[in-house]
Amino acid sequence: MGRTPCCDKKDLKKGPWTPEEDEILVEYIRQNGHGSWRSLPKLAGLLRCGKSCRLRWTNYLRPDIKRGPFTPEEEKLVIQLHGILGNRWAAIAAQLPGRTDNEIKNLWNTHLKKRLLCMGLDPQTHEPFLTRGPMTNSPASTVTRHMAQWESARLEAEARLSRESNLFNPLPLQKADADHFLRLWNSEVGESFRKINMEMGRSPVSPASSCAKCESNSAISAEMGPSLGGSAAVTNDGDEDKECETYKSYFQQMAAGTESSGSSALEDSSDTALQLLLDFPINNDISFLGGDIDQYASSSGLV
DNA sequence: AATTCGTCCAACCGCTGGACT
DNA sequence: CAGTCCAGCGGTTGGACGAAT
Repeated sequence: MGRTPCCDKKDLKKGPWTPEEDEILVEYIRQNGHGSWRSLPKLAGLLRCGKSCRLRWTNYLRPDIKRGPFTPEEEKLVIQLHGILGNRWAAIAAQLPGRTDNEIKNLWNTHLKKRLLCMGLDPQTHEPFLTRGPMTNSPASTVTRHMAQWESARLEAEARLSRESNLFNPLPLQKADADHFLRLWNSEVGESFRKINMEMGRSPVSPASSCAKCESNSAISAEMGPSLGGSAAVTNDGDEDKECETYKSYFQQMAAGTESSGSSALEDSSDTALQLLLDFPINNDISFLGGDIDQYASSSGLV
């Protein structure tokens, strides 16, 4: 398209920001707001491009930024949201007040991705490597995954609309465990999961029942919640290898323990992906459905 | 003590899509 | 409608730092 560069790169400073530059930027925005990022550096007297200023502000200087390590709850939420939204860091960050997309992206790339790998889960699809069967990468599972993405987007929009119109009546708080994903399961996409299973000659799976392998994985994912929740070995600065070993051994235990459950071997990884999400203890973490969680939660009866 | 290696994270780069002309 | 501008986004990089050798 032949665009001009965002700024004249000559004579512009790059690299780490100095405290003086930070101060100038903060002071300028405090007094004038950021206005046009493109013109800001000139107006503020900074030898930076507007993009650099914006990034510095949004990722570091903004007063509402939450500093410090991620809490286990935040990590858990990031994993859950990533399972639904994929690498849409900004969308994920929108659900974690005070956290930036950059921060979450870094957290994912340095900790959480590794954690899923250790558990035998593909960090991109959240599907287990270990249950790879004939369905893996099949058009059916790809289509289903895309459908799930579409469906989650649709639900998101639906939730937002319902919030705005406030049409629903609040439901009792006891429905806290009424997992949001059950709605997904009960919608067209859940239907497609079941249909595909039937077409593949497998017995249909329900959120509450699955094969030995799926059970082991879902048990892990279910356990992962509490583990991430601060017990045992999982800490932000903990030994990653130890962490990895913990998951591995847990996985082995669970795999051994569920062998006797004896249900037919179902090797559909797409079901397992859903299972992972279904089994994940969500608690009140449905905030990804929009900004005002309380309103949505009460209106949809999820809290 | 010096060097190497791995991890973390701030910052940059390039692309995309909406707004504007 | 096409061209341009701009903010925002996700991927990637590179320097700082600590641990291991």
